[in-house]
Amino acid sequence: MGRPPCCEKVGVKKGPWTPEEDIMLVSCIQDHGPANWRSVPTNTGLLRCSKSCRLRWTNYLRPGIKRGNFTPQEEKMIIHLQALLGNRWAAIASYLPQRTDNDIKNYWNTHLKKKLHNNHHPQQQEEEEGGSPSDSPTAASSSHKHSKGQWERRLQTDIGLAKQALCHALSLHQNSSKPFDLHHTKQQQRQSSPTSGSTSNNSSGYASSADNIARLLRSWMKNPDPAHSDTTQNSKTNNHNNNFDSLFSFSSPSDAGSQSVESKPIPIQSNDTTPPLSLLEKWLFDDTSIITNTTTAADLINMAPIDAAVAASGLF
DNA sequence: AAAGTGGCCAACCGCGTTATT
DNA sequence: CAATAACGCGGTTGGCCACTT
Repeated sequence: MGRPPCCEKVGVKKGPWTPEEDIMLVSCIQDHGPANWRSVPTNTGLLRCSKSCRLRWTNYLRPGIKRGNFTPQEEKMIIHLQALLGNRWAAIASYLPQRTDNDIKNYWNTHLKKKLHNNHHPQQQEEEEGGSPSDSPTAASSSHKHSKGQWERRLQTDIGLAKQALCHALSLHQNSSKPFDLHHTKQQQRQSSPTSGSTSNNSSGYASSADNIARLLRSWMKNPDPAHSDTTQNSKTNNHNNNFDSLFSFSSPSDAGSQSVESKPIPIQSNDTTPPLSLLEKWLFDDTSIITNTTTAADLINMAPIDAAVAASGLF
């Protein structure tokens, strides 16, 4: 009955990924695409469960991921969207295609919460800390929580995501066909952040996953000793600069936007096209636009995905 | 210079939903 | 239709690193 197990539970490795494992995973995904995670451990020989592989890919290795410092615009978007959607990080991440939900979640927990603490009075601070995730809205959403149930809010956003997916599907007629993946859909919506490509100067040194992998490969080729191969360490300390830039067709950081897995169906963004500000973005970037009533919030929820889709359609 | 402390983030865990047999 | 596992998401944690004392 049912499906066969994805992987043996015994002998599964946990903990930080090594560059070798990253390379094996990327190589596998290049060959088979980011689908059917169940088969990934088998195909790669990795002693990781499929779940771990998927997580590693979506949060770290996937092309188009921007790492490092968040821009003020991104901050504002996160703050506004969190107020609107609650801790639905995946939904929030859909508006920041270059950021992973995990990244946004971490940034919220480590930076933005504190920032808001400093700006809010004590009552709100307590609410933010004490409330459960899904019903811990900030002032904006709490103001209309009685008139608009959480389930309804969620439904509305899910409908929005469905619309985005539809938009993506329709856009495939004009694009090369790709296996559908929500993250890819997200990427294609608005792949031209004003700051994309510029974050390579940041402290983390990660502008994109192509860059990530190139760095991993460089450091690994220089020092294949597993004892030195902890990814976390490398990601923060390695700045080697030899000529091992493009194994697996990954290009150098400078052209990461045009990049990456050449032969495989991984959507690539164009870094030099900047879509016009959507209505949503205008609202998000406008500090003075606070949701004051149910109608406004509902309108925004209804408008946003369509608006985002319209903005996204300009990219295809 | 060493020890202590807190911040940050990658990865894991658990749960709800979806897909497959 | 039921059982089971995969998938996806949000919450939590462990460990590294930087800063402070």
